[in-house]
Amino acid sequence: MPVLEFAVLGVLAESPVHGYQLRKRLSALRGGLRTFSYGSLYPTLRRLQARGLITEQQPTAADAVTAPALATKRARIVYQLTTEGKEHFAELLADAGPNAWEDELFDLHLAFFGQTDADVRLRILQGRRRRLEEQREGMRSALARTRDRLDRYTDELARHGLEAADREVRWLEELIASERQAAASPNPRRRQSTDNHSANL
Amino acid sequence: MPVLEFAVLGVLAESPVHGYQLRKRLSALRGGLRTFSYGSLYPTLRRLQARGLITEQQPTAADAVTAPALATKRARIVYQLTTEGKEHFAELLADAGPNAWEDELFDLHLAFFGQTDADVRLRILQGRRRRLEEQREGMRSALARTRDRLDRYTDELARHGLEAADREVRWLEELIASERQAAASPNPRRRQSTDNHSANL
DNA sequence: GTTAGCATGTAAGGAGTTACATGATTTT
DNA sequence: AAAATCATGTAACTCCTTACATGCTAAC
Repeated sequence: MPVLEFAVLGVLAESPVHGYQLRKRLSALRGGLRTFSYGSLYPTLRRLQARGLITEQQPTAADAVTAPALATKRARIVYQLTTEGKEHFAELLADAGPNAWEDELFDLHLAFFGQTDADVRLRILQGRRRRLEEQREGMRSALARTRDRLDRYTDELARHGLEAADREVRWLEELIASERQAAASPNPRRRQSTDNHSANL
Repeated sequence: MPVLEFAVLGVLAESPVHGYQLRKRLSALRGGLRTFSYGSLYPTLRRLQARGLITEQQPTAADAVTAPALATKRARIVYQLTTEGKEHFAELLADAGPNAWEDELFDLHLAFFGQTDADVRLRILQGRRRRLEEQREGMRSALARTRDRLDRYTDELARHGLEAADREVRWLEELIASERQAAASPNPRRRQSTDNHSANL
């Protein structure tokens, strides 16, 4: 449920990083503007570690050779997923439940689509579309009710919201179409399970 | 700062309502889908009352005549703004600070534009535009960087986000243009200041 | 007579932010 | 030598949700 945990696991699934670095990756994931604070990031890392989903990467002897200058730097704690962490993340990825198509989480799920099964991808896209369609209908009928439209501004807001929802639905439909096409194509996508983290994008 | 308080005051500024009714109005304000829970609504009403910004409306003798059937109903607590409440809300409306153009609050401010001064309206719209432009630039450069573009999906997300931001900027520009036009037009809008709470909507 | 909607509330908790505190490293 | 950026953390707090609890009224 917590967005941050999911996001952290997702970033670590790509490569091990330390907290400070992690924050930048996270803000990049979320469009570059919205960031998580350290006040939530570091406690989250601790929590994940306590749960055994991530571990601190011990600097190996090889590091001293490849990056000797870094040896003197302040100990940067690089975290990586444990096997359990990978399993847990895979479960989170596979969960195409209703929260997967809520605003915050949908964007994240999409960002991790490269690591997500094709069928799950499709279900999330469809769920999101349905959600948007409902929202769109609500706005449409609100605009249709000539009463209770207070002023120009509320009207404009609804109009713009409606158009934005419309556009997103169309965008989703394109994505869904290309998913279906890919499913029918010769590319035999390997199923991604716990012991198989192929990164052929 | 709390979205809910601002929203409640804004709804009550239009007409007195009771909690249950309030919740519906609030969800209508926010596009019909997102609602506030009673678990936050009722405590907020209590808090506002404790601060002297709202009061419980006592049922008058006139009510018994106009709506006698309601007399037997469970006591619905109708709240209304006090003079202090109106003043406070007017201050909130007049504050065109940075939080006024953050997502959540901007929509609300727009919904209350009918009760907002023309110059404040303009500044909020411009602030929002600037914010959107920054966000847009961030996405644009993220898309331009051929490295660190992980896969098709992150790309698509950024593309769609960029287009949405673009559209919103254009929409804002239309609103700003029509504000400027209205400012130059013959309609002499009355200034709404602290000591002047005209309620002619 | 039982489901659905109206109406009000409380207690506990979740997910994050702000503000603070510290210190190393790099750049100017 | 100062300022910016890197790097890690804690304590207190904010705003809101979930889950629970109660009871009335209308419709089926």
